Amino acid sequence: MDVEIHIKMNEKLFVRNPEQTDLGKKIIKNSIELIQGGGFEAFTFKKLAEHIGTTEAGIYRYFENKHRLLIYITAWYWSYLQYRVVFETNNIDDPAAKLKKVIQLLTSTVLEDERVKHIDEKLLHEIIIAEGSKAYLTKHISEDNRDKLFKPYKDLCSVIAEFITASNPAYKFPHSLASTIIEAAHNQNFFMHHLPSLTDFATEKSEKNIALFIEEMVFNTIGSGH
Amino acid sequence: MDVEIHIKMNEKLFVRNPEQTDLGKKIIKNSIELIQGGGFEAFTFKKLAEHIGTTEAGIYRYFENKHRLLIYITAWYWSYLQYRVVFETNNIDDPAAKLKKVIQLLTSTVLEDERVKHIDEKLLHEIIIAEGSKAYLTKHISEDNRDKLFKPYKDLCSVIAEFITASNPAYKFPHSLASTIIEAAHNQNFFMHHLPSLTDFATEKSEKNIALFIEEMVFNTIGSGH
DNA sequence: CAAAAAAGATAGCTATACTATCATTGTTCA
DNA sequence: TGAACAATGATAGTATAGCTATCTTTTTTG
Repeated sequence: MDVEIHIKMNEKLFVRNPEQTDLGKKIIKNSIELIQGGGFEAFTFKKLAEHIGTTEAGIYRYFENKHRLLIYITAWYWSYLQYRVVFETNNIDDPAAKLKKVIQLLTSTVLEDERVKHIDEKLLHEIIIAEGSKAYLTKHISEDNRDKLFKPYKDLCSVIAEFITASNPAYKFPHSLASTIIEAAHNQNFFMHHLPSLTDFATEKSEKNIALFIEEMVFNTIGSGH
Repeated sequence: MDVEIHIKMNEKLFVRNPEQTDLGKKIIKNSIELIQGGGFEAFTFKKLAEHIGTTEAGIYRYFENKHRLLIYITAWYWSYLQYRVVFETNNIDDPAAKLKKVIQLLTSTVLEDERVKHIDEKLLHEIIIAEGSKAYLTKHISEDNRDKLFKPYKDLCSVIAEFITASNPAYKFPHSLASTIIEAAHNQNFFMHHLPSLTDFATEKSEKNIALFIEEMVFNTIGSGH
């Protein structure tokens, strides 16, 4: 099977659609590498342009500024993850099993996906962990939210909240629990590697332990066997 | 009673101790106001200097750069919160009651504390919610951590983890649960105000609901009655 | 009151975050 | 095939951010 998966992105995220040209795809690919490698603060359009072999002005034709680019790649990640969640939980009936699957997807490093050639999912996952919250922690969040830039995150949260409700219709905080486990999956990963005393995973730095911790928390919280 | 509480800060956090001079205290006070008002990205030493009526060079005599200043004020906040936690849980024997107290302190807006005149705790709390994680989400976290800049956060986490262990000595992830509830307290507050569909508090935007959500999560997770 | 510490005043330098303009190359479709 | 247009390249320029240096004036203190 030779499928290419393509995620349609909100038009407000870019000036010119990067998926439609060669340069555009290079911008995405290389910005992921540079942001992961040097951090978002040190990342500039000038460095990106030099790295690609184009000019600063060339990048600005695709993205208004580097923050929009960050929102773009995070939005892409959330859309992609939602796709994987829907795909992988399809045909599973037991809501608890669906939730387990979700937690596994949230906590585990993404494998290289052959279906998207210009995006390195592993690096992107690391960006989400270390820089993801910077996409929304700004003073212009209201405008960005009005433009629906965070819709993919919200949609993923909704899907997870539905699984929670399916597991226990009486549970009162499905959305808060969903957003909490999404954030915890990334926080605990970051802490495990950089501030290990904030976790219980210092000795065995494994993503499996994070999944175990979150699973136990979720199933005890909603009061469903696991 | 006329006590002044004074928190001794890690010397690596500053060039010259801001607590010891008038200008230093003005820098703290006004940077809290400016960061809260305009966000950390838009905050500059030049604006701060003009706001205070001093010069940019004057600020650099106290702080190496604006990021160190952010770490300073977040570290102060965590130390202050730990002080309050220790104070308010003193003489409580029931570990579950201690945990409830902690959750209340983590989720509620800080009251104006007369004992610290140059710090507006309410504004500081808002900074922690909106900018706090930017203090550690950097590429130089290892060096900063080696300099013990995040010790106050870790200490608070330890204290909470101890309450969790006291509640249920068999629970395996006290530190992870502690850091998760600290982060959740702030995330849920931020989401409630700015991305309400990520929470279940859209109709009644009250901090009490966040506390309720976290309490239920914690006590079900560690399996102790509440 | 002399010495030292702190603050003020000013200058300057490099990098970042953009915007503008014009030339070149590649594509398409009448 | 060639005119029109889209995409890219090349270059320049502006404002602000981030930081360092130096010298003078004021304030503190032993």
